[in-house]
This record gives sequence, structure tokens and C-alpha cells, in this order.
Amino acid sequence: MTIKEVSEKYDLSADTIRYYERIGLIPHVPRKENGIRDFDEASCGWVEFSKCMRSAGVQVEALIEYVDLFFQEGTEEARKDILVEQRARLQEQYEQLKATMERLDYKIAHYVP
Amino acid sequence: MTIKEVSEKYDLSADTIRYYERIGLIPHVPRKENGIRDFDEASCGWVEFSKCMRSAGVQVEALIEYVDLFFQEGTEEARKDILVEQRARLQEQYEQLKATMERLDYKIAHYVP
DNA sequence: TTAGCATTTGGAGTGGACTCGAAGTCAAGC
DNA sequence: GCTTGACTTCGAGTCCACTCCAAATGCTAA
Repeated sequence: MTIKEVSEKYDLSADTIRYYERIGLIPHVPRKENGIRDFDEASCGWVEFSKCMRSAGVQVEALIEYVDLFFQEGTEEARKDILVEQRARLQEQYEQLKATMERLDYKIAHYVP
Repeated sequence: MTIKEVSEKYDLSADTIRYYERIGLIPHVPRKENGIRDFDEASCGWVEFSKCMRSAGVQVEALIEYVDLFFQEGTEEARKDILVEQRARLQEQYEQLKATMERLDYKIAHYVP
């Protein structure tokens, strides 16, 4: 698949996908002989994963570290730790979000500022 | 209350509070004769409100508009609309967050990348 | 009354995450 | 053979939301 197809498939700009590869947020994408990216299933999987994580607010830094560890042997625990930590972060955001939504609901329902 | 006290009370830097006032995210804070901010209950309320909204991810822009309308007569509906729209945005974030957390839970539980 | 610390303003600087631009290559169609 | 449009790299630019700085003023305590 070309970058354009992947970009449309996951609704991420081609620039963003190139940027993600450049900074190591997704692993190197295979190229054709002419140097053009040719996304295979694994690469698509990474794009999809990064999109999902990013849109929930997982930091770029954490994802880079994860991808980095992914290519080293015996780092399963470390990788899992990253996931656990990010999971905890999301949990916090979740609580905050819930509280704020309830507050907004109340404000909207009783609207008199 | 001084800005320092408010800053400690709500765990927001004094710089951020001044910034919020400057851009209109909170209304003008009353001053003493010497020009120093003297937060009353209303001002504290705005600080607390903005902190809550911001930490859930409500955009600065929307809050500025809200505060702006707040000081004009007959804008109740418009203000409520802002709240309703922001509520919907948070709802989307919430869904995204939930989905991502579930995905992480699964990945963590079955850890074999 | 002088030191030392908080506060004021306005403007400049920062960090994160993209987003764009320039200059070049390549394949397909006319 | 030439144009057109998608692709490449790499560096620069942008946007948002702060965060910091400088210079001036004010309050408190030795």
C-alpha cells in the first residue's frame, strides 16, 4: 500500500505518518526498489495502533520507547510496564473527564450559570 | 486572597492564572489600591472552573468565548450551546479513551505483543 | 533604611506535535 | 518526449498553551 492509501484508510495525514516514522513512533516502513514506501500488514498495524494510542492522548515519547524496545530481545517486561503506566495515565484522564462531564451536565440541566 | 494563595489552593501556577486573566479565560480579577490582585469568591470560582474544564481538555478558545458571553445580557442560550458542544467533545474523548483502555487491558493481560 | 521577597506588566521564549515547503525522483498518460 | 501528479528527504514553520524574563513597584522585618 502507498502512503496515500494508508493515510486514507486510517484518516491520518501522509505528513503525520512520515513524521511518525521519522521520529520512531512507528518502525521503518519497507520501500520498493525506487525508495517509495510500501506498507505491509505489520506497518499498517503500527499505524493503526499509533493512531489509536495518540487519539486517546498517549504521549509520543512513550510510544517511541515502546517501539524501540520492541526490537530488542528480552524487553517484554519493560514493554508491558510502559503499557501499564500509560493505562494508568488514561485512567486518570478518564476520571477527570467523567467528573467534568457530570459537572457540565448539571450546569446544562440547571442553566442559570 | 493573593495570587499565591489561589495558586496553591488550586494547584495552578501564578503565571498560568495571570495568563488566563490576560487572555480572558477568567474575568478581570479585582485589585487593591496598590494594583495587586485580590481574589474574591467569584474570582476563585472562575479559577476553579477553568482548572476543571482545562484539565478535562476543554479548549481555551471555548472558555474565552463563554466568559465573554457571560458579561453580555441575553446570552444564556449561546452560553448553554457552548457547554453542550463541549460536553459532546468530551463524550467523544471519553469513548476514545474507553476503547483505548480496553485495548491496553487486553494487551497487558495477554502480553505477547 | 536597606535587604529581601512578592507582586505587577508586557513581551519573549519553550515544548509538544504536527504541518508545510523546497528540491528532487519517478511512473503513467497524452 | 513532455507534462502531471504522487512520492522522496530534510529542514523550517506553525499552533497551542503555557512559562519565563526584565524592570518597576510594594510590603515586611531587621
